[in-house]
Amino acid sequence: MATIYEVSKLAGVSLATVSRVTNNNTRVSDKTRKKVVDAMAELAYRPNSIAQSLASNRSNSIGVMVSELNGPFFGQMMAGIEKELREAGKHVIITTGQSKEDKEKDGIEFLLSRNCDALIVHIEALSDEYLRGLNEGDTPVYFMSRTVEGLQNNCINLNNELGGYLATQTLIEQGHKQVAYIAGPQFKPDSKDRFLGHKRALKESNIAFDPDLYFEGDFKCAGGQNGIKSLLNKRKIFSALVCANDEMASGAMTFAREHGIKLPEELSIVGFDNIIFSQHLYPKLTTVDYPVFEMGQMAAKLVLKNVYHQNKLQITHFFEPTLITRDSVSSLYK
Amino acid sequence: MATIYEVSKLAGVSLATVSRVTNNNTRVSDKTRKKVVDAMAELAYRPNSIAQSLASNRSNSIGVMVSELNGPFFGQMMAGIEKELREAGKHVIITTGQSKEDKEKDGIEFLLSRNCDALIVHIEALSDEYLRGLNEGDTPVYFMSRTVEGLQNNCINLNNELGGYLATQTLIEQGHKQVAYIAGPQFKPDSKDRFLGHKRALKESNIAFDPDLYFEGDFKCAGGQNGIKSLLNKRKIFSALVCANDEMASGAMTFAREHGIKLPEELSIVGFDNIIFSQHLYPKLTTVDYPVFEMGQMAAKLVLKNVYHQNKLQITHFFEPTLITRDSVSSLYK
DNA sequence: TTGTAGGCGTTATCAT
DNA sequence: ATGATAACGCCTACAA
Repeated sequence: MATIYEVSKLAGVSLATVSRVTNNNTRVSDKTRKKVVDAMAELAYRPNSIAQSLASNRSNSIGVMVSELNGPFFGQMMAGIEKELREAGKHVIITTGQSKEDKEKDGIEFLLSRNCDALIVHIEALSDEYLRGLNEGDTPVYFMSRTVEGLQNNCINLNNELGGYLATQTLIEQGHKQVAYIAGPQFKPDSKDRFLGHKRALKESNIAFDPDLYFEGDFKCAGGQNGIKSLLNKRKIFSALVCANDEMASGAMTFAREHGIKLPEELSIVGFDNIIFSQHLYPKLTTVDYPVFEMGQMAAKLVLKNVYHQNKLQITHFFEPTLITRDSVSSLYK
Repeated sequence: MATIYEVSKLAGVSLATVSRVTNNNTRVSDKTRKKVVDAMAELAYRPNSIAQSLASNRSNSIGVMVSELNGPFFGQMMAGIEKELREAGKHVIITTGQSKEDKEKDGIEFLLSRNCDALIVHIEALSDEYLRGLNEGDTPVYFMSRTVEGLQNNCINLNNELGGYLATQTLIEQGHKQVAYIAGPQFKPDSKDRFLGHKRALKESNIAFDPDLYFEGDFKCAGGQNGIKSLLNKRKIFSALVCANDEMASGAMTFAREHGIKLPEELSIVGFDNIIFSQHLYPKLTTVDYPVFEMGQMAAKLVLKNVYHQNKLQITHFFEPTLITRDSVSSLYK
């Protein structure tokens, strides 16, 4: 691989001049520029980005940590981040945190050890306090789907409360009064907020919250199955069910159908996230759209703006979910 | 951030000695090692990996290109690759090729520009010839789900023909004789091989291949819908349908149900890939398992072995698919 | 076992 | 506008 030195020799100019044309910072006369460009072409020169990084103290790569690489939700998130960063010529280094405290710490260290210019992370286990400490370091850290107290400007999040509200409210609108709820793990702020939204919708329609119609799941398919099973066992009547994410909704649907419950006639179900396969379910799932692709893009823009000084970028820190109406809700009015 | 120089000063030894303990290559006396380690701890020293890369001509990062980041198939692939590489302390730089020739070229260039020690790529549009040329460069390239003529040792692939055979054969076993087939794009070798397997199973049971029961789809949901629609319009009878991947199977199922076809009683369906949501479909999809996670891991191992000289690693270049029997196939014998 | 010194390929600060 | 030259932080013969 040709080096900048060889280019300078062939072009008959100094190293500095070659460097100037690759970075076209300073003015170079058209004549010398052409000489340099030609020499580069002839030698098929490609700057060594490692050397550039060392000299400039910029790696032009940003670290991304998500809970898992498979799974439709994180796929969308990654895709949004990568698209935006790639277009800006920044490299994405990726790793997983698996929602576990030690793994998340390790992952961050791992990313930091590669001299990333910034981190974009989706963290579930680590505390706000830890994250604030982390941000003291010399690598700025940005947070997806989380609002860290005191670091709001580094966060991109969704209005989960509103989402929870919308899910329940559409059911009430269709005449449902006994609405069961399968929540996500309540130590997670987003799970909590969705549940809050659910209760607000109930309250708004003067429906008392019934603890017997509540189950705390795990955001997995199994959580949905266990949830509906437990709910059914209580022998209370409910005509509708909100699941705090689509995977649990899928699990609940499967279980319900296997136990002879007709969907949506005998039970209406609403999910959350609008992951791709929610539209492949039967019946097609009515759910709350989580614009995670756009949010990923936004996190990337935030980095481009703050770290790489692309100042004209417009940042939205807080996104609003929307209801996607499909076939899994039946009206009690028809 | 403390440098190796400061550590050496604090420990009262030379730069070289410090370097030796971080890389614990050469022998260092326990006493000096302790001094150095202590100094490192005191200064919270972390080697600058960029500088290491420059000096050693090893970036310890490997570039990965997949068609897309979302989508369950690539998620699994990435996960397998990342897990293995992460455990080996190697960084994964990721990008997408979108199955388009120019994007794939760009993606490769992008990765190469970051001085990756190796590339693992899933390429669909670029020709074997191009890839052979690519491999002449000084960065070794490894291929997922593809067998490049002349570079077999750099490839990890699946026996797609066998998979196609298994899918059709299980249907025949259950008494189906009119088996329709929705293929993937035939310019893709894996689509072609799966179709070959289908025909072999037919032939083995002395069933003539009927072009009217064939449709070429796009591996997307829409392909499944269009496929079954077209098939149905021909007014030929078929009791079973093989789709060359699960997404098309999902599309076909949705369409069938919307047109009053009872699944699986009136139509048996088999998919391919065994992506996560195939078990959430209704009925749960019988499909051919594509061990893509393991294959991702294997590609990573291949890199570890060839590039980082972890010689004891055992490599399998060619994986066998297996049939996953679920609920979408009905027997004609009962 | 430990130290010295040159080199990795750039960028950036001065001069000119 | 262009050129010298010192960093950047580390690795690695080669010496001692």
